[in-house]
Amino acid sequence: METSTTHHIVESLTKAIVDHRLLPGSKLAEQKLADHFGVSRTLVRQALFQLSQNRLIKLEPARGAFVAAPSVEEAQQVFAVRRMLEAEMTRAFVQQVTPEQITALKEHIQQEREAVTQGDITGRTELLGDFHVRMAELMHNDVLAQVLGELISRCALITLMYQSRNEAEHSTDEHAAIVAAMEAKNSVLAVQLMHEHLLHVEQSLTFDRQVPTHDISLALA
Amino acid sequence: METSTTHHIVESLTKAIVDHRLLPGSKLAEQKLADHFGVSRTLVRQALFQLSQNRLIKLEPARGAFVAAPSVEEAQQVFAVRRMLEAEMTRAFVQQVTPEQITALKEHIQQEREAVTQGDITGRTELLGDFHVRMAELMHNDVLAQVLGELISRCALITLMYQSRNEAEHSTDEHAAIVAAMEAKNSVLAVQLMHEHLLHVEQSLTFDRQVPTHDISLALA
DNA sequence: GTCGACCAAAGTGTATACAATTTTGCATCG
DNA sequence: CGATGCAAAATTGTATACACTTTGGTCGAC
Repeated sequence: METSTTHHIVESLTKAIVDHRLLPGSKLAEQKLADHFGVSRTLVRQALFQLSQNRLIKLEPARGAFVAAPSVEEAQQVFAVRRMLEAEMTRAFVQQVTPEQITALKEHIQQEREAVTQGDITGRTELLGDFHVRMAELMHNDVLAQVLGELISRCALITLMYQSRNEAEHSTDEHAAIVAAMEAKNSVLAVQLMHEHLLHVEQSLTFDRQVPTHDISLALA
Repeated sequence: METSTTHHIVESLTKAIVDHRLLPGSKLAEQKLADHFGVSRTLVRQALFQLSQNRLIKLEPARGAFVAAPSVEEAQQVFAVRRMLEAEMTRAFVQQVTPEQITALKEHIQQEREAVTQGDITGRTELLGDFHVRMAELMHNDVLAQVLGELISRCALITLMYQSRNEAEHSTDEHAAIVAAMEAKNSVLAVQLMHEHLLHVEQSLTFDRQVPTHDISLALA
């Protein structure tokens, strides 16, 4: 089971949604997607189901698939969870930190800077999120990495929608500060910086820019 | 999309796996399941895919679906994540605790005790896990509740495999102690108790009883 | 007697056909 | 003119058919 064709469809749709080529609320008709990818509806349905598990789309019984529009409340809940989880992750990280791990994180931050300066919006968003996942991986806790990855991708939509270049640069600087604190084995400071960092990212989201929606009841409220 | 028939199949298989009527490594052939449930392979495949996302089964390309055998390492990683997450959750809980929440948790613990005394093994395992999810729900953080639920169900297999009645009673007592500390708004104590509680549960798992496996490479290691 | 190639059986992967439901357009009625 | 009901079109839900891969075994060569 589990082929690479469906995976390709998932990747393709994910990118389209995250790049805002597909707006929240848009309908994803099975036959149209099947025609586009040159496959049968069977594989499209598998892909849609997978995307629904990732919360990128919403499946309504007998009505079809629609690009998800995560609410601000949901994003706030996700960030509350991330603060809980990552504060403790940072603490645990310092306890077992090695020079190699610090080097790896510094290299990652360098990549972030490049993406920011080059104006690569989707790239930078991905990298900014991956920094946190990278920490989990360096701790050799795959489960943690996966849970974090899901949390982050879960609001990729909102993050992308709201994050400006300034905020991106700010995030990178904060990442660097966290790594510096961890390198100095100052776990209290590192935890505090991580906590504040996540608060800042959330803050930047709740400055409500208008989000285009196809949800009628929401649009007229 | 998303029917209730597949949901029924998922529930049925989940129960069978969790009740150990299906042992880890067992093959789940699509046609046999289809015949048993009186549906086509289409619905069975949907259900199997969903179960694979829940980590209850493992899908091997072109080979089929097999009941998962989560490794002890994976269980340990899950518990490491839970300790991180739930320590902070407990702290946050105390900060906004209400009498109603305490009452709700106490009622839940009462249910746990009943299941334990009645020897309802699957029921008690479910309730012991739900205690933690209930806390998240009472905080009105659905995302947290869901993430926790996934973490807990992820190792439902192992937990069930290893948890004895004594350990179950112990868990219930610890739940009660945690609630008492939270009721007293002693967040430091509550966090500490929660942390130790999760360590105890993990400890009880790593006292390796022999787990029957169909995985050859593991069996011969 | 053992190893390897080949064939048959079984099972998964994908496509297509059919059934059920929802949506849409139109006609009819108030 | 707007509301209601009905029927056709479109779309999703389920079953079946067919292709491809894996598996297990037999036969023959060495």
